[in-house]
Amino acid sequence: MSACNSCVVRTQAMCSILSDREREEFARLGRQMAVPTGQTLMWEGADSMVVANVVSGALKLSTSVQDGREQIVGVVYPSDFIGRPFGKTSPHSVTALSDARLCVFPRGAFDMFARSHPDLEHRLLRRTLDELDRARGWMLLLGRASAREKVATFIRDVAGRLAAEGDAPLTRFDLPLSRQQIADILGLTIETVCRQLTAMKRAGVIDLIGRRGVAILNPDQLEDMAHAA
Amino acid sequence: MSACNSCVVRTQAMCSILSDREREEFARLGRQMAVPTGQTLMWEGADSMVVANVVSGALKLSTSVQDGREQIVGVVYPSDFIGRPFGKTSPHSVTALSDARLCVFPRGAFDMFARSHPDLEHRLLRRTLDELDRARGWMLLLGRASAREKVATFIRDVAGRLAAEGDAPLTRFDLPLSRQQIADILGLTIETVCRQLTAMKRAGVIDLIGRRGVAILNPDQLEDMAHAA
DNA sequence: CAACATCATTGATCTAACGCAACGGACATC
DNA sequence: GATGTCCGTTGCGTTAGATCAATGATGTTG
Repeated sequence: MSACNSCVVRTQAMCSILSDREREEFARLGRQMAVPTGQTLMWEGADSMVVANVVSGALKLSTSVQDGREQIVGVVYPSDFIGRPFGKTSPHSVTALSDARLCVFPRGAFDMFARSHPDLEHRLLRRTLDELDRARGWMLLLGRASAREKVATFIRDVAGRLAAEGDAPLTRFDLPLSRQQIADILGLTIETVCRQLTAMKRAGVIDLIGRRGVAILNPDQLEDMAHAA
Repeated sequence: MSACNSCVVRTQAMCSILSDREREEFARLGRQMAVPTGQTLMWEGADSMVVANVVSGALKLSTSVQDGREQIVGVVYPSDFIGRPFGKTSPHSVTALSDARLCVFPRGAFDMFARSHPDLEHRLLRRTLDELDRARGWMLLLGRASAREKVATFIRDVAGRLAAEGDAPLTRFDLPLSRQQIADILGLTIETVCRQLTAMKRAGVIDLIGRRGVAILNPDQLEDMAHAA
């Protein structure tokens, strides 16, 4: 396997302060890895051997209960990190939602490199703080929102996230997730997700095109639905 | 107001690597502040002017929807930080659950000090990563657990958290929260929390002593309840 | 200690979401 | 283009938890 150059490109935002020499050193630590859709590369509770940087694709972080109920606790996109720096065990499973490419670092080496590069750690800290805010916002949704609010919020958020950085939310796009996965994110059943989506379609707020396609017909009404039942 | 010495004691774990001179400098940045039970010192969406370190007491982090529904997204204890370093606005409200003492830093000064002390930032990063893991564990509870599981898990966790570091969970203790606050943490109504508690009492798993007191009579059964309906 | 306020408990009803089952369309394989 | 599989959709009965309302404790104030 070759040193992880595309990761360094991806991670550029992370280490733009590093010197060329250091960046090269960082790149040599990592190894490219392809992860096909559906493959799980970390299990909850397992020792976390690696830290990885997402180069392309999307992956879900999830935890589950014995009987199969699953909750997706996060979704990571290119340039995000997965794994648990400085930690013993990884508290959730990581599974590819689409074919993904990663840049994988042995955890020990990554930890040491980070420790000796304060700027890298600073950027990691900022990202982690952002991620924590996002997780807590999500908790409001899980704990207190109706099914309608959950689904509306989800559609709105995806529209925003799929748009180019700083752009207006998309009005027509493909959902990156299956109905079941949406249900696992929102803490609902697949049937409830379906019913809410078709109800929103009947109300003229959105249109559903095929399995994955969504068009937002009335953004204001969608916004309303995201806030009140 | 005097420089924040007790904060430096509290924060010792955070900056044990700092020199005496630096520690003194850090202490001078902060100011002691008493926060009585129920007082809110940050509102969601408001500009985050300060970062603070909890010296004593407990505070809740919460977000809410227009109509009054509230979700507690975190509880902070002594030595934890509140506020949003490096951020513009604070995404949730912070309210004292009990009389609390804080050490408050102007955000700008704190950010600068942190930036120039990598060890401090490293420790902040580790804490934030821990907090993120905790938040995500909580999400599983909110999204996929039954009322019974939620309440049982809550009791078990409090018993663990109130025990001295590294000690066995307590079997008899006072809940630090009212029924309503427990409901806001678990995404339930106050009535449901009550009913689950009395059901657990009738089942001989716990005993309820007065408003706040709890005795765990059968830890194994409690553990079972925390996992399956 | 009486009066009040607050918090906790319990009962009775209602409803949003669940669970099950049937059906239908999309896509892959031969 | 027939066959099978997977995924999404819809209908219908059930249920966990919400909601409404009344009653009981506990603690506080004058």
